[in-house]
Amino acid sequence: MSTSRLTLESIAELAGVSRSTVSRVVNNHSGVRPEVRERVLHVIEETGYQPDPAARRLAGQRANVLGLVIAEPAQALFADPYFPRLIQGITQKCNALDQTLSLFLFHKKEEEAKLYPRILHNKLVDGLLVTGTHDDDPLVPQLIENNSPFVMIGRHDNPNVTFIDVDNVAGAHSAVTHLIRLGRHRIAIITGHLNNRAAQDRYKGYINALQDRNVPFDETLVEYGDYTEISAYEAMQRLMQKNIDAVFACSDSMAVGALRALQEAHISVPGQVAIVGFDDLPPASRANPQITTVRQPIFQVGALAVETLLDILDTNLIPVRRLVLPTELIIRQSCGANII
Amino acid sequence: MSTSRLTLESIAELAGVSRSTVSRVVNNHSGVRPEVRERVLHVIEETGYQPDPAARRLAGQRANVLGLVIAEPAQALFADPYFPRLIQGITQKCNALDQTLSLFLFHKKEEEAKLYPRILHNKLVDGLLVTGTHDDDPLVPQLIENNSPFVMIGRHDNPNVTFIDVDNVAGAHSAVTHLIRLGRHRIAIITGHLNNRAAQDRYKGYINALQDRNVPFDETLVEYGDYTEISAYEAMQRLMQKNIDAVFACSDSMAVGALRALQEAHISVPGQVAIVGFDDLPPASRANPQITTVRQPIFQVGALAVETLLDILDTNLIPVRRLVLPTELIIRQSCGANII
DNA sequence: ATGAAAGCGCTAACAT
DNA sequence: ATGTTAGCGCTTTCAT
Repeated sequence: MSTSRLTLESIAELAGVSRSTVSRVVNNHSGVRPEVRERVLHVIEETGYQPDPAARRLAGQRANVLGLVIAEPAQALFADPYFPRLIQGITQKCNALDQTLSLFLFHKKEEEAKLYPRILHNKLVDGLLVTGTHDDDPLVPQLIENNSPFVMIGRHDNPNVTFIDVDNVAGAHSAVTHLIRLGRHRIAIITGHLNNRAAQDRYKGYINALQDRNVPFDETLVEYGDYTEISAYEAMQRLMQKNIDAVFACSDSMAVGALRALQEAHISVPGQVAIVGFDDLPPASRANPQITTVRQPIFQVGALAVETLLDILDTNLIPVRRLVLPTELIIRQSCGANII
Repeated sequence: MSTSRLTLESIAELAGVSRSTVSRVVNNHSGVRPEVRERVLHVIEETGYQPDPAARRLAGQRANVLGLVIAEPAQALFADPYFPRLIQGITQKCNALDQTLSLFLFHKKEEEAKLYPRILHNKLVDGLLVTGTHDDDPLVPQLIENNSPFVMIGRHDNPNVTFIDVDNVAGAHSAVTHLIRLGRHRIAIITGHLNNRAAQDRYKGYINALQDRNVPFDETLVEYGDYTEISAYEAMQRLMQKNIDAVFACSDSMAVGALRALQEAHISVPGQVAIVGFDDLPPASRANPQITTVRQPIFQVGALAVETLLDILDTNLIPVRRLVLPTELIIRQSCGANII
C-alpha cells in the first residue's frame, strides 16, 4: 500500500474534520480544540502522513529546503577535510530543524554560467548558505539584487550581507606571534590564493604579527599553495633555500605537505624549522611530530549558519548579522614550544 | 526588479499567446508553429523566466531533484576521501543533466527514525541514490515497499534492486594474490566492520585468494578497523606480534595507518612487511613509500548511478540493472614488487 | 495549432 | 472552533 495518496484531504476525512483543521494541526496553529487536535494527530501518526513540500511551497509557504553553494572548484573539496566537516555541521543542524539540504557544487569555472541561474531561480529552496566564493564572484551581487535570503560562510565586505566567519586574522596572528616568541624570525608563510577572503585575512594576520614584534617582512618568504598537501610540499621545496626557521601553513593539509618536504630533506622539525598549521583537523594531530595549529570551530560555524538563515527566513526582517567566532591556538610538537 | 513575478501567464501575455502554448514551448512539445515558438522563446530569453519546480512537481511532473542518502554515521565521512569523491562524481553528472541534488546524511543511529520518514515521503525528490547502508538497514525494504525509485551504490542482495557496484571481491583477490606471488604467506587483513557488503566482499576476496593459492587461513590475522587511519594504526599494533609479512588494508586511509604503525616500530616496508590498500585515493600515492592499492572508479560509479536513476525515472519500467565495475591493481612501492 | 478549464496539495482569508 | 473557498504556477485533457 503506497502512501503516496495521502493528502490533507484524506487525513481530514479519516479524522472526520475539514482540510483546514488538519492544516491548522499540522502547522501548529491555534484555534483547534485539544480533543480534535489529538484525534487528528493520531491519524497523522498512524498513516505516516507528511505534507507535500511542493504544494506547501506553492501555497506561499516555505519548503523547508535550504541550499548549500560551495563555489569552489572540485579539487578544493578534496584538499582537506574542511568542507566535509562543514557539511557535517550543516546537515546535523538541518536534521535537527527538519530542513532538507540541497547541494550545489561546481567543478569547473564554466559550470558557473549554467548553475548560477538555476540556483538563483530555484524556487524549491527557501534560502541559501554560500561559501567558497572568490572576490570577483558574481553570485553574491546577484543574490542581493534578487532579494534572495542567504547567509555567507566566510565574511563579505558588503555591509548588507549576513555572514558567519571565523577570526582568521587573529588566528593567524596568534600562530605567528607564538613562533616569534619562541625565537623564530625567519618565518615563511604558505598561503592559499589571495583571491579569497579567508586567505587574505590569514595573510594579514601574518603580516600584522611580524610588524607588531618588529620582525622584518621578507616577501621572498611568501609562497602559495592551493590547500592541497602536494602544493605545500612543492612550496616548501622552494622555501628550503631561503634559510628559514619556521613556516606558517594556512591549512593543516598544507602543514603536512611542508612537514613531509622537510623530513625528506632531513631537516628536523621543530629543531631547525618549526611549523604551525590552521584548522585543527585530523591531519594535524595525526602527523609525526604532531602539528601545532589554529583551531577553528568549523562544525559550529555550519550549525550557526543554518540557524541564522532560518532566523532570517522566519522574521523576514533580514537584520544584518555578522558573526565572527574565535579561534584557538593548539600547541603541539611541531612548533618547538616544548623543546627545552 | 526581482524576477520572482515571472510566471507562465506573464510570459504568455508578453508573447501574445496562451499559457498552454508557453508550456508547450518550455517542455518542447510539438504542435506549436515555429514562428510562434520562436517568439515565445525570445520572450523567455529576455525575461530570464524559469519555471517554478514546485508548481511543476505539483502538476504531476518531475522536480528534477535527486536525493543522495549516505546512511553512514558521521565519522565515516571523514575517514577518507571516498565519500567526498563520490559526491563529486554525482554532482558533476547532476549539473550536466540539470538535476539538483539533495543530501541526506545522518550522524547518529538515532537520527534514522526521524530522517527516514522524511526521506521516504519527500515528494520534492524524484528519486534516490542510496549508499552506506548496512545489512540490517530498514531503508531499502521500505523504499521497495513504497515503490520509490532508487538506485543503490554498492550491491544489494534483493534481486529487484538496481545497483552500481565495484567488483570488490575481484579487487581484493587481485591484491592478495599479488602479495602471495611476491612470496608473502603470512598475510593479515585489516577490514571494515563486516555488516557492510563492500567489507564482506573484500574479505571474501581475501579468503578466496588464500585458498586458491593454498595459503593457510589464520583467523588471528584478521583485524577490524573503521576506515579511519587511527583504527588501522591500532589494528596494526596488535598485528605486529603475529609474525606477519604482509597486510591487506581495505582502504587507503587504513593502509596509511598501518604503515605509520610499522614505521614507528622500525619495521621496514616493504622489506619486512608489505602493504596493499584499497581505493587509490591521494593518501595512497602520497605516502612514503607509495602504497600499492586497488583502484576503484569512484567518480564513474557516481556518474553512472545518476544516469541509471534518471533512466528509471524516464522509462518507468524499472528494469533491474546491476552494474559491477572492474577494479585495477596499481602497483607501487609498498608491496615490494620492485625489490630486486 | 491554439485556447479554456480542471486539478495537483496546500495555505489563508473569509464565513459561520 | 471549524468549514468553505480562492488561489499558488504549472501540466494536461478537451474543445475549437
